[in-house]
Amino acid sequence: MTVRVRFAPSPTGIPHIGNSRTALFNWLFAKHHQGKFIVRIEDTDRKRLVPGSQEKIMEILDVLGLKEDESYRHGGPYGPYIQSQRLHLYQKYAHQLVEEGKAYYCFCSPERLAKIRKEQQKKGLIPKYDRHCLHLSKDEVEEKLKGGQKYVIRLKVPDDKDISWNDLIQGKITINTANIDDQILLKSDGYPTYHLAVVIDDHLMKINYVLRGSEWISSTPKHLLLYQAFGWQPPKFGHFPLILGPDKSKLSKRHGAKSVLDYVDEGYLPEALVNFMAFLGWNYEDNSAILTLEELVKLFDLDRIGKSNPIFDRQKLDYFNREHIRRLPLTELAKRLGKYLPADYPLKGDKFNRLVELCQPRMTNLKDFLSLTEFVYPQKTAESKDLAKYLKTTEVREVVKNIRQKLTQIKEWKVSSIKEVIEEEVERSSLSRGKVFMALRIAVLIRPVTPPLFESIALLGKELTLRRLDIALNWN
RNA sequence: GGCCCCGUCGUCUAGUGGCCUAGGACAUCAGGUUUUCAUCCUGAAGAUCGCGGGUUCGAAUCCCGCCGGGGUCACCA
Repeated sequence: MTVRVRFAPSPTGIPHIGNSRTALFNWLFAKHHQGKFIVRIEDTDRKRLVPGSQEKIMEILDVLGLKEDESYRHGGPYGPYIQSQRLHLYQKYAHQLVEEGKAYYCFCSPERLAKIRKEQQKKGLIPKYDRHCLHLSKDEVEEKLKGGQKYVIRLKVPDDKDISWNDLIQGKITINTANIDDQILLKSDGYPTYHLAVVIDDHLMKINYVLRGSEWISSTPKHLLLYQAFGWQPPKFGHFPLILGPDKSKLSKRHGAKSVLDYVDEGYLPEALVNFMAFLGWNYEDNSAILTLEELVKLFDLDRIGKSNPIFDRQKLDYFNREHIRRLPLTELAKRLGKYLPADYPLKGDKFNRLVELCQPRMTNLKDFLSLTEFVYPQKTAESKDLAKYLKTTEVREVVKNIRQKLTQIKEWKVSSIKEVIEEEVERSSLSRGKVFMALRIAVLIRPVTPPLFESIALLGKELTLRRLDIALNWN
């Protein structure tokens, strides 16, 4: 039987990195088993809908390289893949359960529900619906329905029954129905709740593995109850540990949890994010291993997912970013850098490519390129404190002055001739290479941390180099 | 609070009764190479395996209790 998994986000905002990891794990699991990865939009909460988030969700999948096999935009045999377009199904099944006596109409107002909940909490009881409407007679129900009263449909949950399942990740879990309220399946606006919709859709879409975050564990018995009520074969369930923030609480929007898109904007490579997310909860031998999506597909396995909640660690992300940057082919890196560069970036073509090559081993973040190569902007100048630090002695200035003089005479401005001139002058002086090089670095490349000196000076060009040297020499 | 789950270096983790004087990785620190930085190499520090009881010749690994953390208890997903 082919594996069919789904990623079922609700378009109530841009998913954070934890949600995206769920997508990743589902995708990896599907691909590892040559299965299908389905994306279903769960937009049943009309109040929390955020326009545009649906597109962002898909954009994240695209950025990460998680291609779906079925979705609203891709099509597929079990559509539509947006829940708001499947309303008739949920309504049909909900009413079917009512007819079979497995669910019932409830006419209680939200106010009444809030009131009884408050009272129960005051008494220290578990907040649960008091089943007021379960005891309504058939005639009473008919009458209210005819009168056009708003209603919801609730599942009749057994009073005291152990529901258990073998979780693919957590092991055997048992929860007693005494802890479960009579769930609302169909809301008064005609939309289904998550619980009803997810079960119907997973069944209709032939999903056989449900892999999601462990915040869903306590909802699983409700779903199992529903499968039972419908007489359907439930899928296998697996619940991933949750990613925690640095303060050890669940990653959330409120907590400032960022999305994949945010991290990309900040200079992280999608490859690095994938690698990093994969090792959040999952592991394989050496979990500093630099792996591509293809390699992860081969290696991914539910057995190697832990149960405890990992904490998001930015330093580890940086490590993966650095390693993936170094592994990127030069032309590709140059291309990726494009989106971070301002339109007026001075270097283009071969010179730009050469600069990228020089910076590649020095970047942890794509944005590092900007600070590393600040010297290419003609109008930028060195900071006084740096000039003061590296060009303060007259000996140093003397050597720099001599170098300036000799550089003027160079006919063909290239690395070898620049190198020759500088090394000759260092030789002649009594100063160390380091001292002179740093002075030149500050004077010409304007910052203490730059790509290699000769190469950078060559790329900068004669004119600007001499101009900068003059500025430095005249500084006091 | 009820229910469910978890608890090994700062962090990610290996580990399923003896190979553990608890291994690796990221981060940190020190030394070496290097024109800066980064890389690279070498090394150091860092975990009485949450705590307390058992079981056993022997426990990070099994059992019990406690403590700590997280999740969840909506006409949200």
